[in-house]
Amino acid sequence: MSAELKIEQQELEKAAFILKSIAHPSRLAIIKILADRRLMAVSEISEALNLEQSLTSHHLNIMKTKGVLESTREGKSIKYKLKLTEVTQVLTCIEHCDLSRF
Amino acid sequence: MSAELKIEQQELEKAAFILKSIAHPSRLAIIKILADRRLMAVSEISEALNLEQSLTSHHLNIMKTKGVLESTREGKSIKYKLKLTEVTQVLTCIEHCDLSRF
DNA sequence: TGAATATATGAACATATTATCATATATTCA
DNA sequence: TGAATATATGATAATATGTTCATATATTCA
Repeated sequence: MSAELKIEQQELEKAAFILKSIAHPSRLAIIKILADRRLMAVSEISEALNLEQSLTSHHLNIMKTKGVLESTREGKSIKYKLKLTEVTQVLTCIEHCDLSRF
Repeated sequence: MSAELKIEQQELEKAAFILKSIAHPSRLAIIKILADRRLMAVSEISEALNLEQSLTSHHLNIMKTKGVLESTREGKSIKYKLKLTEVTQVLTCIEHCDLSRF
């Protein structure tokens, strides 16, 4: 296998890695709401999406760990925002698909 | 929960469904090669990607079942092509991310 | 300091995904 | 027809993912 192919393989693995990290309804919802509101506390996200606190935290952590989100503490709360903002384009792109066939 | 929110929830589920169906290095590779070559037999894909016959077939079937690919028989072989061509945009989009941070 | 609030963590479980292997099915052509 | 070729399928095992629950940690403020 050529070096070029190996690099391409790596890129595909990275792309799949990112896609996997967002390919969940709740995580897409988080991305969507953060695209709108920019910076939100865990509790705000949790309430807005009607997701349990712990589960919200787990989902946020998955995306933070994978580089999609970042967080900063602000007093008692921890605020999350998009880091890999390009993911919103993925969402837009998918939403433009004709989803009616599914 | 409002009807609007429920529909939104459904859309997110569909989006996640599509993303999950392509979020795998081999499946992204298949999409990429089909975007180039348009129509390929299972054996051609299998050889080009150096993927075992059965595994290739499984991956193709996953994407076919989910509406991403379609297939037609041509003599002894079965040719696959993209059906949900929008997925190539997702790939392009992700490739434009700065993947170096991963 | 300690109670209240906000978030994270870890274990445990259920479920889903991936890969492999053996085998079945469909097609061609001698 | 039957051998060769191409693809699909199903079982299985290994691994990964999603969810829940209980609890830990960090911060504020009275």
